[in-house]
Amino acid sequence: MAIKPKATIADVARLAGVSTATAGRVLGGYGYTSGSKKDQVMKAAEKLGYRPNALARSLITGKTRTIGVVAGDIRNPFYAFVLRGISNVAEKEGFGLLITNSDEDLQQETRAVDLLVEKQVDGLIVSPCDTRDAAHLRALHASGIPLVLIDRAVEALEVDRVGTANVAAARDAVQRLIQTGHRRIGLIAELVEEAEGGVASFIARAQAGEPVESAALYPSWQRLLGYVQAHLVARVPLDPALVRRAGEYSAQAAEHACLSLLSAENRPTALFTTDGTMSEGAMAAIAKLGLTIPGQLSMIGFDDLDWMAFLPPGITTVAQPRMAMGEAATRMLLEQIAGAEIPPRTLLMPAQLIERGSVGKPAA
Amino acid sequence: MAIKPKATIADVARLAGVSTATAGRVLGGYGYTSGSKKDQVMKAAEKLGYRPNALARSLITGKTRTIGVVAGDIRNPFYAFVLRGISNVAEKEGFGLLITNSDEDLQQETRAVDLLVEKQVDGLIVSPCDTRDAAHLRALHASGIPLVLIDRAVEALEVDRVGTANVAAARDAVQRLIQTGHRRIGLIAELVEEAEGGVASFIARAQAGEPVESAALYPSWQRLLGYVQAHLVARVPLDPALVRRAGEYSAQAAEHACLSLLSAENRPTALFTTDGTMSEGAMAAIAKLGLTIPGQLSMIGFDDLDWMAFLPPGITTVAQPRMAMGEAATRMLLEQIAGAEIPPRTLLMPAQLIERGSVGKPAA
DNA sequence: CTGAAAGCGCTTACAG
DNA sequence: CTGAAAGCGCTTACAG
Repeated sequence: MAIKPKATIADVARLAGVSTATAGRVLGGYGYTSGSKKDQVMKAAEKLGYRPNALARSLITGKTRTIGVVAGDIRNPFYAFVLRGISNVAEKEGFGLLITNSDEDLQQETRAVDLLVEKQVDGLIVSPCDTRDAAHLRALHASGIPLVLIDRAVEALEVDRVGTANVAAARDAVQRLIQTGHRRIGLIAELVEEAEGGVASFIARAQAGEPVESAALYPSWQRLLGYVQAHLVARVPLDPALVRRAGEYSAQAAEHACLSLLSAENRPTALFTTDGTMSEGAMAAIAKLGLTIPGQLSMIGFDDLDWMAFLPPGITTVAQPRMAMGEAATRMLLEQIAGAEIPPRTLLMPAQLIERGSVGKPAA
Repeated sequence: MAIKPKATIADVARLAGVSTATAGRVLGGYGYTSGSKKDQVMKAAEKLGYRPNALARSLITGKTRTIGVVAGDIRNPFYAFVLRGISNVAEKEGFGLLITNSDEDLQQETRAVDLLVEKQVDGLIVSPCDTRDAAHLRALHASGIPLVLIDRAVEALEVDRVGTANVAAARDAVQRLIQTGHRRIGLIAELVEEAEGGVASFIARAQAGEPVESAALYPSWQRLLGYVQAHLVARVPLDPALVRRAGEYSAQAAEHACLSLLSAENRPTALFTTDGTMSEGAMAAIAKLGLTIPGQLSMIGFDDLDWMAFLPPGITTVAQPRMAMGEAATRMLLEQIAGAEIPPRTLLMPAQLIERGSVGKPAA
């Protein structure tokens, strides 16, 4: 295990018989150097196995070519795919990726941001766990560090953001169910933070056409809004009892909510779920109840999870462009890092309804 | 967006009326300082909003408190869970995590390692894509950088490693199938790199009891070995035609191999798959063929994927302790980083057979 | 085009 | 316990 002492620029310069400045210029690829000196330096560097120390460079330039990400939980396929998108463009541009999980917990998110800032990342991509309580993100932005939000927005924090066009995505899905003849459509949604007055009040306001500020809404609330709008547009009466709140980000909670919804009398003929985790929980409930799809229940899920393609009869679902979202967010961040003075952009990407076999006419 | 200039230790020291050395001592938490000076420094730091610059510290100490990981593909649940395990202990110990994907490509893996080394990570965890061709890893280890391998080993590279006890895991699963009465058990395995002489020769050698060097084998070959051993122990004749090679790490390839296996005459009564991706592809093939489980076909999968729990009748599967593997690997790495002089360890973690409803008696 | 010098923001011996 | 000084490995003006 001979640990070879690392060669520095000074070592290379000495061997090449030039100044450290010159050695630095050729090794670092900046400034001008004559061909002959360049050769000497390169040869010396090779001989010594010189490897640049990015730390020293970063200390001077103030740039680390590293971006920090705080995701909810890397195990969740949504984040895993977003992360891969981020990684794709970061890697292509030679940026490193410092990844953290918040577990959707504000304290952990704050600690994660602190860690990333301390490590001097050039910018951050964060999926904020709270759409209001985000002092750490406001401070971050105020300090001038490039920041882009993903999936969720933060109230009164004007920064670059990429998300899914949730309202439209949900509206389209529910519309498809209505078109197929469904009139009683169940909804299983996360809806963690209670909106003012709760779900019933939210639905009432949305139905009354009251302007619901949808930008800073959590995605599941936005999707609920799309669900309401689809009913409104089609003039289909909406039974609030069909809207079930899981209240937390877990398949178990979704399964529980779904079991209760589908066991109630006068159960819905179709079901819409507002994210991958809800879809998974709903699927578990449906399997437990032994309901056939689409015979006894039609269904449209959210996010294109692996099993949706092969679980008979194939689950129709709303696919978010997860990787593309990560890629877009990273490009925005890189533009900020490059110093572009761009007013805050909001990029809402369209989801795609992938039609498979889980939607049929309601049982007569 | 007033970008406040960041306060340095010198700024704090000036305001507190002490030397930078003293300010550094209290802010950095090293050395001794009297209570009164400590207070002055803390107050000044607070007032200036001082945030340490980890870069400068690292340049001196030679430690970045960052570990680098090269995974195959973060989108794959196997890696996602391993990564989460790594993140768990890294976060607890205050280490940052630089994550890269190799896409199981040697060139990308090499570039990833280079990037991580340049960024001066304190150590690396890598899931090597090639068990022999790994000059970059050998060089890495020779240079004394802490390294731990995960999931796969590298021939003649003695370093800490954590993996699954693959041979035993596969043997147990196949044994369960044999116990239940199955005599024709299909195998869908990745088996990317052809072993010497191919699958048939490998099986023959394993059957002959020839010592097959199993440590540096790819996991899927190890699992094939367990499959052979289970037959051997139970004295059940093994039909090599039932062993199908996907040849690449994709669900499509697995589906294709499985379709061909299950459409052949005299098809197996049970199926074993050697990883999550193979399980997914096999499931797609089974669904396409409309085979009932376990009525027409029994099955044991690998890795506990979400859908295995709710896809009727519940898929019996071999669950690798993915998160625990990531956690163990990180603890090993941290020990190396802490300077422990430990001879290379190989930690093989047991997989768990999770019994659900997909194994039944073979159709009479 | 090239070199001597200063400096990025810290930590580390070394005196006192 | 505290400070002056040197230095980590680079890059950056500034002369020449």
